[in-house]
Amino acid sequence: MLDIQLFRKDLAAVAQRLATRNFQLDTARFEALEAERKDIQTRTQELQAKRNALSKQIGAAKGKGEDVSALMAEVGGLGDTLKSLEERLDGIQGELNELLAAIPNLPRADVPAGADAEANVEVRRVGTPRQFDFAPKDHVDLGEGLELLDLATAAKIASSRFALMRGALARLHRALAQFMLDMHTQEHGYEEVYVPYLVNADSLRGTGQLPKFEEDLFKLDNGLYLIPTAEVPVTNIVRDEIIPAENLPIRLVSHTPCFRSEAGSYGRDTRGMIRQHQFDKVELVQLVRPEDSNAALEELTGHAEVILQRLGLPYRVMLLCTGDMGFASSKTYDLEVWLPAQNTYREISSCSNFEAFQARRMQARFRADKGKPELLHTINGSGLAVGRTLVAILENYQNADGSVTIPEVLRPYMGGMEILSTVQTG
RNA sequence: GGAGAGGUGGCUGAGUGGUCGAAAGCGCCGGACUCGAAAUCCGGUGUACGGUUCUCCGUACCGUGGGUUCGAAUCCCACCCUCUCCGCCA
Repeated sequence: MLDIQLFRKDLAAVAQRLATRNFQLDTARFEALEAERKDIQTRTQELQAKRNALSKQIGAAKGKGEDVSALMAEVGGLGDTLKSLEERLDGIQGELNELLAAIPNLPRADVPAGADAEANVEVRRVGTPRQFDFAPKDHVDLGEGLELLDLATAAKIASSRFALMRGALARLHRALAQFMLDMHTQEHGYEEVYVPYLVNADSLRGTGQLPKFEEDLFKLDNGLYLIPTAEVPVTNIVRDEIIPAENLPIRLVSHTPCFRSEAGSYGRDTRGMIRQHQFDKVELVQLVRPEDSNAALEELTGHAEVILQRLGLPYRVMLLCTGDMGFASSKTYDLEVWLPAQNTYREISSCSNFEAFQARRMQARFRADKGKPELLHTINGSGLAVGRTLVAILENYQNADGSVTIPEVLRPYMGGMEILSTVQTG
């Protein structure tokens, strides 16, 4: 949510900045609502003040045993007017909030303008894609060839877009998550947190998934939702809290499953594990002072990159343009890993600075000694998406015979295993 | 799932219809005392919104949402949460 003062101060400028991210602000509607709000709020408060004063007089008069019928008559007429005014005020403020809650964040000044992913800017490229002297297979052929990946059975158990992994592949998946957690907790200074995988609507509203993106979520019949990312439960830890400034920054990491309905993406990435209803992710979250958030985004992105570097996976860093950023973000870097079978880079992490956008929705604040509470800034990023990292390892580390070499750094987590092959025992 | 108790300011905790945004204590801030500190004493110390403007004024907020009333922290209804005991269970 953006600060409403921004809209009051310079509506045209805000609308213009929002337009760069393909959002058309209905300025006429805002102005009308705001004018009505001001008028009704003023009148309501005046009447309330009058009623309060008269009621106090009644109390005082009764205490002295005086006759209060005149006062009662005077205040009696206020009731209905006041009630209808209060209802209208509630209605208008509700409308304003709804309008505000559906407006995306403003892009930072250093975000390139552009309508879609075509305008994203490559910031750097790390590692060189391996040259194969055979035709590289994709992760489905590799996993199924090794009899360690079974998408058909997953579809039988649940539906399409779920995976079943067995033996050494299931272990490799677990090893990846462990490796990532160990890196972030031991080398990057994050505290590991274990969080609920179901969250309420207030939490989703806080991080920006609601009210606009309900169709992407799985909702349970008790009103809770499956988390689409650990960002939701982890960031909401500070919802409605005032953090002492000396406790900032707070760096948290959590490994969770993520659930996405993938509504509206039926034709995309239908093959394999790239786009699933359920996938694991290690998520990095930072809660920082406003003046630190820009540097924190760079730092956090670097922490995610280290995972790719240690795994020896080629990748590039993309700075998303205004039109391609997520709803709540003011600046986003995507990390894209090289997938040989697709002969392209694919998103494996998204790191964003939300500035005060989520904090304002969550009322997540900090207090510098003696000062007023102030909204903090939130940053998060995948460090990394585990399923897609597994895909990248299978494809980048495959051998001509269909086996897959296990990256060095993961071997300690695999009981020393060096290769996934059909002759290997899981 | 059953029975009971309870949700009040940073914390503890009083308050069962009328100057209650809320006693008291603790904590914190400022001052006095002191060479300094402790103790003691005095004063201050919530959040948001609106108006006015750097000074105030108003409104709302005592788990949440409704209701009764001229007036609700206080009465009524619904819901949420916490605690204790029992049952069940990883």
